Amino acid sequence: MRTSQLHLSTTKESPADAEVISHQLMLRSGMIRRLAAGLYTWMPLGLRVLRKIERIVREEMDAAGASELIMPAVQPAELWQESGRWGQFGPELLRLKDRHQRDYCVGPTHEEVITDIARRDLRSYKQLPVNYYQIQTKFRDEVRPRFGVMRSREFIMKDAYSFHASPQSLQQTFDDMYQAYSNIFSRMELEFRAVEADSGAIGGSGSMEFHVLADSGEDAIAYSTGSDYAANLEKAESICPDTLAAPTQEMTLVDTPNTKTIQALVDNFKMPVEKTIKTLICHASEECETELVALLVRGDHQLNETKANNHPLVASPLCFATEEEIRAAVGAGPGSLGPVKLPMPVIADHTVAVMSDFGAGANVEDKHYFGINWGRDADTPIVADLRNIEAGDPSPDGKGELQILRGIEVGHIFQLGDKYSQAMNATVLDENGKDVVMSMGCYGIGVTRVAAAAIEQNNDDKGIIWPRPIAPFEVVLVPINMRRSDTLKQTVEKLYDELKSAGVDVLLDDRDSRAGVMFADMELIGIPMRVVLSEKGLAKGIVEFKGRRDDAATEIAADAIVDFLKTKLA
RNA sequence: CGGGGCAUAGCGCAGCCUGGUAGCGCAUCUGCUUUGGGAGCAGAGGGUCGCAGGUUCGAAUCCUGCUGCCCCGACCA
Repeated sequence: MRTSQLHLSTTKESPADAEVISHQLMLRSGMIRRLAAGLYTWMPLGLRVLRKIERIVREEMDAAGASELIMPAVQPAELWQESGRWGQFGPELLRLKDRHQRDYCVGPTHEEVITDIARRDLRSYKQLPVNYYQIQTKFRDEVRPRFGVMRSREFIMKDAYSFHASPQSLQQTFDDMYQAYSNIFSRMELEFRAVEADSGAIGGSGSMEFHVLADSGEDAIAYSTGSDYAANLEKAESICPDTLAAPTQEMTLVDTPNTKTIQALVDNFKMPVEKTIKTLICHASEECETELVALLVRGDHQLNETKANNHPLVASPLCFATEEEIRAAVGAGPGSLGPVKLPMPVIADHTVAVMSDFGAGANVEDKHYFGINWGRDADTPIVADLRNIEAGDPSPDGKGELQILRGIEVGHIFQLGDKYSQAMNATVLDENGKDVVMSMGCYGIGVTRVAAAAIEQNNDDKGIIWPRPIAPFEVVLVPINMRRSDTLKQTVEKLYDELKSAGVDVLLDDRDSRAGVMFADMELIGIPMRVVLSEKGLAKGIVEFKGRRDDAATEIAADAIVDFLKTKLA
């Protein structure tokens, strides 16, 4: 490809509304153009990256025994009503009517369609397991699309769905997909981690997310320094090595005016923060006898909302009580709350459950109790894991301690079990001739998001630094003042042809631009390798090679450059 | 959905407070010079100032409504 054919259009300044670096660089390099909120055109340069990502995904999925198909983007409402998700999905599902006023949606995911395929096509356990995948456009009407293609409304996803006659078979395919995903992101030369994820309301026995590591990532992930344990912060289990100590203090009621926060309690009363408790009131689930329920975490800890949400006594989705609701139930407002004589169930983080001689609100305005002890002063609480882990906490597997990294979720593999196959009656005959509901797994990769994540992880002040396997081009030829030298022009054209026939993905910058312009553009769009040719250099029999991350160029004999590049690219 | 902000040339911005010829930089086009890190000079094209009302002799500017977009939060198989 030549730059003259590519319609390269780069800018020095980035649009004001681009916040994150990948979004800025994709716009500046002309990879994408915005059409409306969360809707982007992939320009020729950007599309080349997508195609390379898709190719790697395809090769590894095929190698793992999955087979490709493609399903409609628009789906009939009936299937979603059958699975129950037409009612559940909410405004994120883009719904539309056809000319006959029949309901449809634009697919945000394809469990319903694939389950329909499976129940029609699969008859016998002998046909299982089977794993279908597609690489296709999805639409989710996000509340707040942002960060360019990192979180757009329309995006390209590789989604795979497997069907099984037994849990063992599902586990096997799940493990195969884990390996395939590891291969995919390794081949893309991305620094990534597979982490345990919250499986949420769907249940299921396994859920792993694949994160590309980047400081700008939206997710926090915890990993152990002493083992291969890694989990999304939402899921990462905190353990409590301490045991409950005997009381040493009497409980006293203390006047605490203007002390509504943990920080004020620490500052005004010299109370160690480890002896304080945060009392959070939220709505209770139907299982609970009261309307509200209290969640307790230590003063210096953060409530983990996913863990709280998953607790059986807590309403899902998690909803904090308003100040009015709290005053009506307790008689005091936030800032004066505590577990002593609290008229609702108390769920304490296990760190809280082993605290002694601690301070908390007295459920009376402007008063706290100091020296509280469980059992004696307050009812022994329900104990649960409620808090976010912190760097330095022990790993839940007992090996090493936890550290926290930021990540961008680019893949998710999931054991669905029979949620959809049950609802949609997708069965096969087993070896006894009886109908059995198939088990399902699903496996997604955000193809467009991978491109953005790769940039978040690999960039510098000059622009993008593509990992070679997903770069729009592997090598760029930059001839300097080609118009002024026929020798140079002939040499460059010959080299360009040779590289093309050697299978090198090469770009020839044939614009009649100044050297600085070409250098700056090629660095911005992130081509991993650059070969500069000049009349002066050719007179000495050399060309210059520079890797995108190299500080300086190296001189290479002109007649050796093809072999040199072939070795580099091998 | 709650809070905040923005909307002027393809991009980045000024002008608005205090109403009176719509401007700057980048990009684009032409010519000359230049030519190894985003060239210089000279010239040119490009705008219903987001939309709709209102006030006024006169509105980019003041007022009202709408729309779009961005940020923070909530939300996110």
